[in-house]
Amino acid sequence: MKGEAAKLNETRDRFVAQWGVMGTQWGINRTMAQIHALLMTNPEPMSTDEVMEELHISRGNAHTNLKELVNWGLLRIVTRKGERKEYFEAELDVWEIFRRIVKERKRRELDPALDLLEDCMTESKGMTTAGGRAFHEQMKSLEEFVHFASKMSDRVGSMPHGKTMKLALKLFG
Amino acid sequence: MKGEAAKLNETRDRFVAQWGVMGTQWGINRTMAQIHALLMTNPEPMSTDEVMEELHISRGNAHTNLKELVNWGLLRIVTRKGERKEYFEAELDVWEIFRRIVKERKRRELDPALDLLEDCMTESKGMTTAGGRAFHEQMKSLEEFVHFASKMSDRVGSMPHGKTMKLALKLFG
DNA sequence: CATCTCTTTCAGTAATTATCGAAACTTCAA
DNA sequence: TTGAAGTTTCGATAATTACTGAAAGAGATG
Repeated sequence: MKGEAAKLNETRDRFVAQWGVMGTQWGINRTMAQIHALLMTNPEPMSTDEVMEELHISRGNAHTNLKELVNWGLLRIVTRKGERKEYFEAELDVWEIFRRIVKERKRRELDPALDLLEDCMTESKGMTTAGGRAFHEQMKSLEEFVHFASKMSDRVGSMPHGKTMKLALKLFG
Repeated sequence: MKGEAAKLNETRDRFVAQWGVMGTQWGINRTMAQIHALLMTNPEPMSTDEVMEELHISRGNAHTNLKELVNWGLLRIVTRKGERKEYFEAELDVWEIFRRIVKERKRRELDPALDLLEDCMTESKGMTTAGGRAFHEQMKSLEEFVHFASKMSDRVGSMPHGKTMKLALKLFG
């Protein structure tokens, strides 16, 4: 009969491994997703060396991805008194995780698209041929939509948890 | 002085090229995003050969990505009477584009995560150690959130065009 | 049933992205 | 200072993903 501790380890390992696989499908790299999963399910903050050992990865890889997760706001750096080493702990609140991801993705995905669309709209403004006008209209529709999505992201990012959920339910419930 | 047609071509080429670059940042490949941009801004449906020529890509590449876009529901295959060749035309309605993307991403990203989380929840149910309980709670929180997101996606997918957008715009200004 | 037109597949190659491992750098304390 | 402990960088390599080009397949038509 398997002990609870053993079963927990096993389940957790599976979670970490699979979360990594999924990460690759969401466009983030495997290691980053694995580290995130590892830290979300570790009761204590972990050091770079502990992460390296747990996932069997190199120091460079661990370092790069830990720092990237800190940039995303998904991990915090913590220190222990009297120690120089840095430890990392995960944000555990799911709404907060969601907000950080929304914010980062907006910055990376929506903002550049908006710039491009605005530019194409301006360039094609006042065109008189059928093709030119159709192009302008399409750019305008896309711009309006992305602009809308962008605004929504901002709102989500600056809204207290419960409220966001209520609003979402109101819109879609 | 540049003619309107020349300027349109130039702007459109820039749109296609940049949309491609952005595609890579959204986790879809450059060619797929470029083809999508090309067809969204082409007044007529295009054949595989026309796409190949316009983007300077191979037949295999064009074929694969056209079919992938059809799978996503972002392109339709159309035929001309008396011709055997297939032509492709883009869905132009932004709300419809959004719905197709949401639906596809839910299937690829949310559903597998849900399976994993449900499984981890079940496995850790009833654990008694502090670590086991914490793990179970974290899995539960994540599961609840992803489940909620999944439901939201379904709602979006079955909502009439424009209606939600208008309501949301009203609420968000 | 031979051939023409168009579509699909796929093995090989190119391009991109992730990872390693070691060296360089930084900081602190003896 | 010097060295120990820890962090960061980076060139080389591995792994993954995208693309090509050619060949095979699938219908239609005479």
